[in-house]
Amino acid sequence: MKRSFQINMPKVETFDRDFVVSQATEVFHDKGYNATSMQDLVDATGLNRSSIYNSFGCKLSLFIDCLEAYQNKYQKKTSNVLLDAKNPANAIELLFHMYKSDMLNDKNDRGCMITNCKSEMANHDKKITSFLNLNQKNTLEFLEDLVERGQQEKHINTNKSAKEYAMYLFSSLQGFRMTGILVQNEKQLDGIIKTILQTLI
Amino acid sequence: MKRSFQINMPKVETFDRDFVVSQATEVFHDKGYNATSMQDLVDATGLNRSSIYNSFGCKLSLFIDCLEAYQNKYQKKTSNVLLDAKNPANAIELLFHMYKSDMLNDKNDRGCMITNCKSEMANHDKKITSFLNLNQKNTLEFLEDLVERGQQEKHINTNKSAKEYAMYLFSSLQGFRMTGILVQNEKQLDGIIKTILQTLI
DNA sequence: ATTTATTTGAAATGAACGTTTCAAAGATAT
DNA sequence: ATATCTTTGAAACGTTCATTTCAAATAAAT
Repeated sequence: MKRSFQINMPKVETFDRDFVVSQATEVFHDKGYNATSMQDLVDATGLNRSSIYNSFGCKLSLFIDCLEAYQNKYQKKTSNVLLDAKNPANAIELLFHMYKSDMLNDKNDRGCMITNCKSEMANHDKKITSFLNLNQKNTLEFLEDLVERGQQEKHINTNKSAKEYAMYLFSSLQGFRMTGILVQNEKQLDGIIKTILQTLI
Repeated sequence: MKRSFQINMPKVETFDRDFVVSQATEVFHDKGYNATSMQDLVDATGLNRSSIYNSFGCKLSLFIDCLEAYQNKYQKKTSNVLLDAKNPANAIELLFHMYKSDMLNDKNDRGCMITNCKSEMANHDKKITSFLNLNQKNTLEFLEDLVERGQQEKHINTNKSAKEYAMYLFSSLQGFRMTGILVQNEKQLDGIIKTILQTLI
């Protein structure tokens, strides 16, 4: 179906957009937003400066693309983890252990990219703050749903509401990810997870 | 008592060093290390560029001075809180509420400066990483001592060792401070604190 | 008052920053 | 092959960066 006012097709993007974003994400995750220079991104992606600006706008909008890619990556990882879970309570446990694995696999863990972004940029940039608020809202809803189903199945107690437990887990998850930056001892991390979860049982 | 080889005394620093550091700390806490420029520090302290370099070395060493000042400030705050505590378990609770107050008093909370520094710089700069490791060690020892005394007084259960609970509280504290950046609802924050602590009782 | 040693202010340093420019290269449809 | 429109590469843009320089101001001891 050709449109009459569209005469010719231009040269098309030759690079793999998702791959470029994933390369940029590595740098941003490792160094943070402000410590990452445009030169770092040129080096990491192999793209030319002008191609980056052409395809991604400015440094900040590329960063937001990377945040979204990082978010999606962990949403997929999470989905896969949920498939292996015996029940919602077990799903929450597996979730913590998934993060633990990532922490231990990176020799120099840099924590959660989204948590780092919150620490670095929340309440400073409007778009970033919106992203973070939406991410928080979605995470809380996801956890609340999980807790609620766990309570229905009697694997999680009803001492507190699903909403309250979701907020507690959200906070605990951030603390766990922060702690993992300097604590690389698996037994200690396991201990934290167990203690976090024992209040739900 | 004059020393024979010390002939004359030089002009002395005219500014209040602690005040300058506290002004610089405000900026570093608000913007983070990388987003803070030397010009920001000149503006905030009222000192001349060369005076800053003369008295504090480079940007990084001034930052470390600020981290230490921030640490000391909270150590003093903590000591005062401990005086009001009925028992060690209550002391831990008051500690969380102290952080909650700080979070709610800052309209745009920027979290814990030390946690932010970990997020931004851990495993990148050697001196910073040393500072963070020492801060972690001291915090863990402090919490462990508190938990141990709470257990002796039967206000905290002995399901887990004081060391394990200390690590759990350390992790929870960081998560709580991160959460407070975007959650400014006091009831929700109170809920998190209660849930964190109920596992110890 | 003079000497001594330091702080101070203003300007300058060179490097790095994010972003723009623009001619050349290239891919598609005619 | 030609026309069309985008991507690409290299260079340059003006700004801002952390840091240095150095003469002038200053305070204490002689």
